[in-house]
Amino acid sequence: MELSKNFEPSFTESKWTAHWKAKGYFNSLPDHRPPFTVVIPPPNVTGVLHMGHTLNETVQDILIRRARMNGYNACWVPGSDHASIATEAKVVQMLETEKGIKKADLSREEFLKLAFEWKEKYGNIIYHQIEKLGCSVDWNRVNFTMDEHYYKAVINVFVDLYNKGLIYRGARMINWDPSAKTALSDEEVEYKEIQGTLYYVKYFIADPKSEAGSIKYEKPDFGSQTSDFIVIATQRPETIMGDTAVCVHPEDDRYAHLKGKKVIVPLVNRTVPLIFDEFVDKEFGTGALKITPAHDINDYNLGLKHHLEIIDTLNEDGTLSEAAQVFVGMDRFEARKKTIEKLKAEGLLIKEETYSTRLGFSQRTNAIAEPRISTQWFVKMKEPASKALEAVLSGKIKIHPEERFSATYKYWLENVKDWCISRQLWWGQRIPAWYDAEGRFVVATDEEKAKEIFNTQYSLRNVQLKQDEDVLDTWFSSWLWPIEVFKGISDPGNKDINYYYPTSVLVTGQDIIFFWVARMIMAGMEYMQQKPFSDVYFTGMVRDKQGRKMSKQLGNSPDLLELIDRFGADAVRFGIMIASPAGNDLLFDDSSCEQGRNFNNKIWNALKLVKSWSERTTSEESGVLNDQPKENFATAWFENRLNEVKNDVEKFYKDFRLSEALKNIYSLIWDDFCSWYLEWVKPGFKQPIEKEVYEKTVYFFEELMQLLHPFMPFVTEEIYHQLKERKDGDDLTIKQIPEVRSLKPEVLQQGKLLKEAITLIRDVRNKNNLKTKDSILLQIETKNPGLYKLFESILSKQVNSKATTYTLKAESGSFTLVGNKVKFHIITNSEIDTSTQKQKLLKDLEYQKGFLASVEKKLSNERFMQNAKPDVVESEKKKKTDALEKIHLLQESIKNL
RNA sequence: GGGAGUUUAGCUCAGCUGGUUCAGAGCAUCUGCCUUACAAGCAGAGGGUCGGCGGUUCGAACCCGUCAACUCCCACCA
Repeated sequence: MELSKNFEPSFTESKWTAHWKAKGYFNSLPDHRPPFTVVIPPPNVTGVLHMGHTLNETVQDILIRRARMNGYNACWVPGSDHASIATEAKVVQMLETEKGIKKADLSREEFLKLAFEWKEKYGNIIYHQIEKLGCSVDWNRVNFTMDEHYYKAVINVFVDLYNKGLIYRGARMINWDPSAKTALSDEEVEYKEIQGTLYYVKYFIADPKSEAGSIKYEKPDFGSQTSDFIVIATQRPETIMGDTAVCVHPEDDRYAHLKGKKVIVPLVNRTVPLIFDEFVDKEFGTGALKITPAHDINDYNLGLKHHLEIIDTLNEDGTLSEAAQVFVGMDRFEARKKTIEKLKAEGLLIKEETYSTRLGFSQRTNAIAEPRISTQWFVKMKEPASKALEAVLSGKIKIHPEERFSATYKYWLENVKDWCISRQLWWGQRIPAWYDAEGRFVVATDEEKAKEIFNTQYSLRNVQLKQDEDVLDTWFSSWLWPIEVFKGISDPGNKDINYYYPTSVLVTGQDIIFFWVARMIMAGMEYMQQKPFSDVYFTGMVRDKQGRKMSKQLGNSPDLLELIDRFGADAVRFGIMIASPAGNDLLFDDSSCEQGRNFNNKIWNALKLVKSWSERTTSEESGVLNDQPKENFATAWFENRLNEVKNDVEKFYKDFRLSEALKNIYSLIWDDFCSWYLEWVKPGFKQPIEKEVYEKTVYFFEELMQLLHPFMPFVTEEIYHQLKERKDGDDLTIKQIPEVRSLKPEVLQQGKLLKEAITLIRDVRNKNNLKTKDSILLQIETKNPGLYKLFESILSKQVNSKATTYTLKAESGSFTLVGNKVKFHIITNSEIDTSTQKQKLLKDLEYQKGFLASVEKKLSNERFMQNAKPDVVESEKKKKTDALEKIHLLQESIKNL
């Protein structure tokens, strides 16, 4: 069959995807081989793959495929995350826009039914994309974090941790969305710079005589005020009614005289203490800060520290509560206006000042987030954190690149706060806590068990119970991912978990090091008494070529399927890998995919060339090529080059330097194989090729494809099959990589010399505008007949010379190129302009002399000789002799010009 | 405010234990080629005080200090 002009990816891709699938190559079951396990960081079930995913999945696929070809039982588990908040928000939005249904009008069950329908409809998009990208995942092992067994596992873990005393229920300040009336996770709050106003308000100092009694707001203390006052600056005057202290810096001289005094909160005339804390910035505002523990996170923390009362003056919907005493029921922003008016009227507002500040907005509703105290569920983190820290610090888990993220990891774990795991949502694992009418609760896996516990604890039979309305944080399910995808929690000690756990490597973005990575390590240590993975490889963030984050809003995130359509999956994989140093952000640009496509095409054309030889191989007996050396230099050289690169690539894999590995393979194929080797062995027009050389060439091609396969699986598999008829089941994707043979450095050395010679000869031809038809006589001068034979056939072809002779003496008028142990003389009919050549050689000579001088300087330096390591001195000595040799050769070349 | 990272050619980045074959690659640019696999190609060329300054060293892109610019993470100053 005639091969197409260029490589056509789309047909090839679907063909091999189907073939690999039919053969079940990527399905894994425990066996005698060592496992190599990767669990995919589960993408959001209703999402689509963006370039960040593309990078992560490609990296994982490369590692998995390489392991599979290296004798491991490779298992890559795919799956998706229910992503409670993100998905629920999407579903809510979809229901409103598409069906006109509001969440508030639905029961929990109705909503969940619709959400699952949505998941069924859109949940497969992401799997389709993973497959299009060529990811060799085991589709028999798909996991979803709300699968039945998974759900059960999450609930079991919750109950278990509760029983161990690691989960508790308590009040904490969280970000509240007054518009959606739900708690927000910190990730859902976006901070924006806005222009705000700072109001300066007078707080009078209370007369000590009247300060008796409590400061409880139920009994406002209208104690007399002194004429002395303190001015505070606030941007939220409407929270004044919730003030329970005023705070200044302990070393602030301006307020030192007020130690032990109390102040009177305006509008409500409550007497509150003046406290001292280093938290306050003396320079900001007036250096005096009003403390509203119910409505500001810092104030809350200060409140805890100084045992202040908490007065919540806001309702769920952002209106003022009864506790505010004034403006009750009024919206918070309306109340702010009124407060300012009233303060003005009472002469308490001293000045207003505009300034810029950062405010938190709800991602979902764009409402200004309200810090609010509410009752939530928490996991105690101190103990799990120390185990997780130890796993990394002791080196049981290695983080790549290097230990760069160890510092942040360490810092976070050492300063870890308890983990708020409850969310006021429906989409997710519902918290298994059961309440009776009196608000007493127990934690149990199901209602039956909860009743039993009520029975034994409170001697209550058949008590009416109500389950907690909240669901668990998404991360509370995904932290079990490496365990529960093998059912390690729902079915402990099963064959899979024993075989596959701990997994080999986790590939993920550095942005979720705390949310996910650290917590998986905690869960692993807690439930498997073992790390969940041996290596963590952090990929950087994918940005556009202007360095901007890729986002939907900017529209600068390319559509993966469209990219694949345009360039082919291999090219996209190439494009994203070629410019992605581990851990650093990468600026993604289509042009690198283009480079990948060109690479595909280059390989394809090399195939066309090699295949065109298949019909004209000559056996040795035919005698046509009998005068050629038995040991073909080109094949010997390439074999060595191949093995050299294979060694390098192996090292790069070990260090997770995948883009380096790819670059080396790219250059090996493009430069060494196509530009040099194939040209060397290429037979003349319509000439036959020695059978042995042809077979070696096919073999090299195969090995190259094997080396490249993990990066570009489709084109390589296709070439592998195009090169030769293969038996059923002989597929590249499962072919084992052979051992690297030992290297012969002298062959590589000679190849280098040969390349140098060819380059210079080409140079001469170009500079002299010698056309192909111009004849060039090449003489090779060497005392080594073997060396002559090695070079003769290749060089004669390269320079297209009429004749070559084996001579020991240069003819006059020739251009001479001097190599190590060999000289090349070029003779043409026409005059050769050697000036540029001479310049080049002179420049080289100068360089070599300078180099020699520096080496000699080093060698004559006593301190260098004393301090430098012996092998460094040795190498310097060798450099000296080499340089001397080179200078000698150069001088000889120049002399002849 | 705390922490981390980055700074090398026009652009994106390599450069692993300091040692002039280490100042590199790819892309882009320019020049010449439709040479019998490939113009998505081939053969060449130009382009950099390795962010600034100071130090250590026989020797610094590499180590130390300092300054500057940019990026990210954490905290979220009323």
